[in-house]
Amino acid sequence: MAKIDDVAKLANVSKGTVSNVFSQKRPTSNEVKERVMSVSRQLNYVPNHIARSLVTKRTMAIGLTIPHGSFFFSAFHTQFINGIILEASYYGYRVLLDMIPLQKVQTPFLSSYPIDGAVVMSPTKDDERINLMHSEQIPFVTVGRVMNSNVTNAYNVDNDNHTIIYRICKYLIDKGHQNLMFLNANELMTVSIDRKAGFIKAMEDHHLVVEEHMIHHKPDLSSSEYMDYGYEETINILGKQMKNVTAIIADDDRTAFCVLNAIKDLNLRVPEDVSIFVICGDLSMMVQSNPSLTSMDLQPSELGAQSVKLLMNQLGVLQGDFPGNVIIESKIIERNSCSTI
Amino acid sequence: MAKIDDVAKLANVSKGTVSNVFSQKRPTSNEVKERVMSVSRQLNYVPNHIARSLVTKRTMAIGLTIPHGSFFFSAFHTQFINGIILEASYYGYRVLLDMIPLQKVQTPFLSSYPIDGAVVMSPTKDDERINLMHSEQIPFVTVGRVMNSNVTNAYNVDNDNHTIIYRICKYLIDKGHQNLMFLNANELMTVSIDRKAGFIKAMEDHHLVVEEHMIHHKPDLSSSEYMDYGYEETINILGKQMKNVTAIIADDDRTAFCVLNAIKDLNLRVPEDVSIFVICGDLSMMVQSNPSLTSMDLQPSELGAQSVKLLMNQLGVLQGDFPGNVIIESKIIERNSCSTI
DNA sequence: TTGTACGCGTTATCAC
DNA sequence: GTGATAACGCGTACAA
Repeated sequence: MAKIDDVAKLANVSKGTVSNVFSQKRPTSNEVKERVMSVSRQLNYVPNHIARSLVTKRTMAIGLTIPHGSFFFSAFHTQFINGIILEASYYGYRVLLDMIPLQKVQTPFLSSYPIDGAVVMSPTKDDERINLMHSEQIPFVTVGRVMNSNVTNAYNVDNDNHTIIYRICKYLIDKGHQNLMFLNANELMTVSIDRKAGFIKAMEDHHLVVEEHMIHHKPDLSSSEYMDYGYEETINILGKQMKNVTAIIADDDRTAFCVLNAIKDLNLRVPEDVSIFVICGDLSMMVQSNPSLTSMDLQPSELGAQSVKLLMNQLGVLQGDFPGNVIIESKIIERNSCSTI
Repeated sequence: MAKIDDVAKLANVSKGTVSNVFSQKRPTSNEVKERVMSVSRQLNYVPNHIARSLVTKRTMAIGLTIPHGSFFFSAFHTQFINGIILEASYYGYRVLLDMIPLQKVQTPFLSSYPIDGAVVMSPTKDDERINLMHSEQIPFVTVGRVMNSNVTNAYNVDNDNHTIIYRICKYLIDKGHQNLMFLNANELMTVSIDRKAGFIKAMEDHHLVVEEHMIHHKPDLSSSEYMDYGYEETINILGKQMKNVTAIIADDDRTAFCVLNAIKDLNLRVPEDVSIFVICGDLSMMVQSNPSLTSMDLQPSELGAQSVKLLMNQLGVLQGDFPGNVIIESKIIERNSCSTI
């Protein structure tokens, strides 16, 4: 591999000049520029990323911290990641997939982290990954609200989860539904905490009693029930005639499909017998479903893009005065899975 | 940030000794080891990853080369990536998401590649990304067959696509279907080339004529029709009564859902009127579908894991004599979407 | 505008 | 088993 010295020698210039030609941090004459580039091509030279990082103290990579374990991306995550990559590459940054255990952080790091910053997905209450980022002084942005006692002023991008679930409930209640079942996200996630609160508030405001069968939480990623979440719950609750649930709010597309399947097995129809509302559904998939599913567009791609913007701002790559908390708009997209009673 | 010199000085040892304690490449006395670790904790020292890379010439990261553009992960990709990450982390490697344009490679790189090797997804015929890897001397493994004239002896992991489609056709033909429609992957992908050949061979062996309406190719990722692939095709072909298609082979789960939707709009039933067979479906999703879909298990997770193993072998991390081409087993999983005529 | 000496933090290679 | 020193390849002051 050709080094900068080789190019400098052959092009009859100094190392510094070659460096300037590539980094473009200082102007160089066109003549010299041409000569250097020509020699570089000839020698197959490209600046060494590692050596450059050593002195610039930038790796030009950000970490995408995803839940550890046999993780599963729903369509929501997919589009979210898409947004991250596109935005990061816009600033010349690469994305490093990073799996830090969610529960207990491993023993001390063997070496420093080769990233300039990180986007932390699905934060939990007292998330140890966030504590880690904090103590390691790694700039980070979370997607979802931070609930770590010792970490304050963390940058984050989020939907307004409290309002989201409130609006969904209102939407259904306005259609005459009084007995809702909410298939919430995993209990540890901060989003699920906010959504639960929003659900309860909506019930109270409409003078409805929150019963035990109304709120469920997605099992742990490692659980065998994870993939089926929504099926058993639907069978159990709707199977018992005394619990007259008429509408189900599903956390994501996978959950929604499981619910659909359970409803079919119970010989019920959507939306005639039961209505379904999906929160984080892949929009195109919702249309292809049968019936098409009414859902809340959370703009996952935008969520990803904005989180990168905030991170770039912290890294000094993107100038400007940015707010610490960005709320991404969401809106209800009506399709054919919710009926009026 | 504490440096190795600081630790060495405070622990009354040399830089080299501190290095040895951390890298464990040479034995050190327990007494010294304790002292060094104690001081390191005190100073909050961790070895600098970049500086280490500069001399070891290893970044401990591999690239995952995914198609560029507004890409979309199907469930297949998701599980594939899962396999990659899990296996890579086993060897202490991280995964860098890498989006190199599929069609035309950008102008010369601004700097060298900060990865030790790469896994290239979805290779196309004369894939420029592969030419790039080849010319840049980056060790790589493709997932799918390589069809680049100048690149020979490339390591790759794959399913036996020719046989896969042959077996699917035979399975359907044995059930009495004579008029199949095959919704193939994108025309550029080498997998689609192999599968097309397998389809034609199966038809010939069973003395069936391959008609134009039988083989379709997924539109480009950038196309607006990408997300709907399967819908229009089904409407068009099954809508015309003269084309008496009785079974459809769908490339992936998304395509299958679009087909299901079209069939519903045509007031036909699965599997009574039309049978559906899915190739790369997320297994758990196939079960939740209605009806559950008969599919081919391609073991995407295993595909990912094996590709990393092959890469690690090239990198010298994993010892042993590995074959250049690994074929991952696949098997038909019967569910309720294919009927006997 | 261009050339030079030095620093970045670590590992490898010798001596001891 | 441990200590000193030379790379590793590039960026950046500072001098010319």
